[in-house]
Amino acid sequence: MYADNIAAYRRSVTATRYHHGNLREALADAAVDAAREHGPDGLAVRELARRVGVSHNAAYRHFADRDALVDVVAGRALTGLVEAMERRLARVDETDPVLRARRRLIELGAGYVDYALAEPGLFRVLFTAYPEVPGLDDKPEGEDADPFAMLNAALDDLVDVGYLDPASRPGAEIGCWSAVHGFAVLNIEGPLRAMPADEREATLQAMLAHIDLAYGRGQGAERRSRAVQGPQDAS
Amino acid sequence: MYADNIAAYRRSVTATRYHHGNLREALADAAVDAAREHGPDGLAVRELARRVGVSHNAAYRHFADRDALVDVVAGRALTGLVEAMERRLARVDETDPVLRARRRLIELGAGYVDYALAEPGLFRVLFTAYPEVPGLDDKPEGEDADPFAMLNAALDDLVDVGYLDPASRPGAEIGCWSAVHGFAVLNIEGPLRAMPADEREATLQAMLAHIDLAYGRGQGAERRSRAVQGPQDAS
DNA sequence: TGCTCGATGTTGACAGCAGCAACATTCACC
DNA sequence: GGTGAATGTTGCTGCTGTCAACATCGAGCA
Repeated sequence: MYADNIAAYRRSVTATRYHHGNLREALADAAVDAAREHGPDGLAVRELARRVGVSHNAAYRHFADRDALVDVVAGRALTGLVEAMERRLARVDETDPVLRARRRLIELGAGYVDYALAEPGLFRVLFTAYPEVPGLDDKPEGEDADPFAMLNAALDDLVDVGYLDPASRPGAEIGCWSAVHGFAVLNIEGPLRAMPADEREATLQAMLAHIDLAYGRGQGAERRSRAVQGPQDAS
Repeated sequence: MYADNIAAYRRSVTATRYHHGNLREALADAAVDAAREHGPDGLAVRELARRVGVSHNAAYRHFADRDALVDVVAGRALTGLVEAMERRLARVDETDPVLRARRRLIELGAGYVDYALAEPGLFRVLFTAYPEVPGLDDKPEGEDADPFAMLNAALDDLVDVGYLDPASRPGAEIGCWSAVHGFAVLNIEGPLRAMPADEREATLQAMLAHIDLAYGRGQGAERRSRAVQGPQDAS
């Protein structure tokens, strides 16, 4: 009938079918773009629908709510973070096992910060939706690569090659993670956001070198036994 | 006239004067309460006005916009953070200058984390509105106590008493800040939010001990000269 | 004493957001 | 070829921040 012809004509002209065909992917892509530009605040369902050229509620056919969309972006950010860390790892060509393990820990941290500085928006989204790290005690992760597992593996290597005192191993992953994460957060959205790039890089390298040395065996071990002890209860 | 009488009656009954009398303070207090409970997201101008019993726009007579209100809360949070750090500092009763300076650095970090864990909502608000740290080069702060200045003072003390190698001093403040800030962030809103309190405390103390040792002089100095070096450019 | 003006508070509007419900279109399969 | 499920749209509610116009009040001046 006539109305159908009009509809068909409009379709042929605008190339806009009623069914988008790939809306879920298109929304996810748009969400990643928005998050890169504006961080978590850029993830507005209606705005994304507008960008993709679809009505404001269509997204809810593919995502339960806004959080589900954020989770998808966080997943992509996680992948990017892992890739950045792996890129750095791959550059380590030391042959000496000890030097190699030490270098790998440093590069892991550098890769983490690399990603945070290169993709601050995605990095921020990632940490609004980061899953709880499981037990810290029960090792069996099984999952595919995640940054925390990579860090643990690097630290275990340091123990295996005899550089890291096994007694210092517990909690080391949290110490390392805290340092690089804090550095990243302070630099991308925090009080250090205006630090010049070269100064930032030098400071990061100094910090990573201190981490390397802090967990070094040898003279450190006996010094560690003389660590200052004092009242340690919380106030 | 009649209307006046009605108004007067309502006033006497509800004890609600047209002019609140202390709206700015009342709003700020309500904002702090809301931030304590729900973090930055709890700071909704309309909701606060509702709580204080005033119309939704009255707040704009006292705060230019929502950000101005957030700044006030951040200011109070900053005060709380400084107090928590000072409380911890005050507990150090070592007499030996070196041990005293080392202990003070550790307590500073512990106080920082204390506050973040005790007031996660306020801590988060603080870091959505934290001012840029000035130059990092030009010392003359002049301002009243702020956490970064306290940290710098503690590190300078460590140099003065001969524990911290002056060559290691530059950037040390960022390394220390990053570690405790990262620890705080990961633990209050991040992947470590479910860690048991006792384990958390032990891990923190281990990290602080490593910071203490990482910046120790002596054997560390020569080891530092042998630090692993490698390509350090960002990808 | 009474008036006036600035400070303070209110009402009403607009726009953007998340999300629910009812309706429309299309596709895939029987 | 028809029918039901999947997908997309329209319209609504209620929340938010913010602007503009109006109302009320208190302090200071005539």
